[in-house]
Amino acid sequence: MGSETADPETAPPPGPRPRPGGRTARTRRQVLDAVLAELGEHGYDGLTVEAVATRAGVHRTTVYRRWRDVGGLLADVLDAAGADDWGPPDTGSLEDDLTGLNEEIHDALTARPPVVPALIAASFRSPQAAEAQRRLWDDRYARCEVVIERALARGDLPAGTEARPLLVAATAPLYHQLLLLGAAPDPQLARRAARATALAAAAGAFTGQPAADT
Amino acid sequence: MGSETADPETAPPPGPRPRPGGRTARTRRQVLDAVLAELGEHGYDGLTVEAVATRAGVHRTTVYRRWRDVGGLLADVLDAAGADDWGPPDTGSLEDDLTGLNEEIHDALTARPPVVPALIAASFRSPQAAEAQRRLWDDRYARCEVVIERALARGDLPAGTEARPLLVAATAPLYHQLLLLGAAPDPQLARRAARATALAAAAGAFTGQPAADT
DNA sequence: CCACTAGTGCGACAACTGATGCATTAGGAT
DNA sequence: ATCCTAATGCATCAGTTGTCGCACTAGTGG
Repeated sequence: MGSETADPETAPPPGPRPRPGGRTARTRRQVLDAVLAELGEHGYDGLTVEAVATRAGVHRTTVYRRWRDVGGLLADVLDAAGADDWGPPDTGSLEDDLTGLNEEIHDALTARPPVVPALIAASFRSPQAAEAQRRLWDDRYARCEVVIERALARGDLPAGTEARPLLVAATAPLYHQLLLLGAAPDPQLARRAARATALAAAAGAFTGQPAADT
Repeated sequence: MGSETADPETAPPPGPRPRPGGRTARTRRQVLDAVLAELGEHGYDGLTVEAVATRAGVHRTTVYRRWRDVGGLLADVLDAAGADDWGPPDTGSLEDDLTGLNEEIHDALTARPPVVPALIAASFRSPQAAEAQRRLWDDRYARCEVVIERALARGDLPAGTEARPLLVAATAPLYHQLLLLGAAPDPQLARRAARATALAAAAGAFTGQPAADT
């Protein structure tokens, strides 16, 4: 895995690459930028290989050969998006950390042009892109686990509280409301979901061993 | 609205229908059944008008004329799916009601063939289908509000608790885990989400006026 | 500077999608 | 029973999508 992630800037994603020349990297950059631009303008439906190639200034054949289809393009974009140094907020309070996290999600899902929703929606069209999307989310949630660890260290959460279910419970309403239910942007949504989850967590809702309710 | 929803059995969905003859209704039934079957077999991608028409035993042109495109087909299927007498469980306990509701969602999202996930995913491809999906969910959540009303009447929830945010918080983790994150079916998921939400609700997390926490 | 070859551009081609005009069938009314 | 017409079947056609063979450009190493 060491030499695999050597340089995120010049590493071509698919297949063997015996020649990481300057042109290859340049072409990739142009194509991936074109994908994001097309996604923002025409949405999930309008993402055609033809338009991407034209905007990128390359030939259709090149795109088909290197990425095979639209799913390959999206998977590459998603993998590139995950290669950053993002980290969750650190405010000293679980509810505030979750609120900040949710506000980022809220902004991403309601930004114009709607690139993120288009990316998520388009991922349904390709198993390959869906896999990449899943990897990205899994990585993001893993980075967020430190938020729960800090809260545990402060004694704000009962011992045995599991990070993943808590994080999913806190963030899921954002995706559900804005992505699936098509609700209008709501500035209070982020805090409400964060507060509800923090309350439930403090009450022991996310401990592996339930507090015996029968 | 009265004559609009006269008979869900023989009512053709799109446009004017000066002749609700037996053949028209029969064709619609065959086509809608074919859509569900194709959706289950080939998923969101494999849903072509060609295959639907062939399976339904009608000509492609007929499908194109009456439903225009795949989005129209899905919208009609979704509208037909909402015309039932479904209601939420009534167990006498908020947590158990929510758990039962979540178990239905869990089963729907993990059933084989995966018709419901395919239907939701495919709705991203068409604004018309997305609108129909949104209507269906809105109707379902409206029917579920009685669960919160009963809990309020029992005194299990603080006054001012809002039904919609509570229901969304309870059900969103199911959709998020099973649909977006692609997690494996988990029998405990339904109850865990229901319990967390019930705990948060009892603590006043879903009242319009927050309980003053600063 | 020169040879080698991965990567790209280019054109043509097959397959598929969706649209249109006309003939035929079948439901509804006199 | 018979006519009227909405709904369907049928053949055809234009536009688009994805593939293939060939020639050329541009990194890479000598």
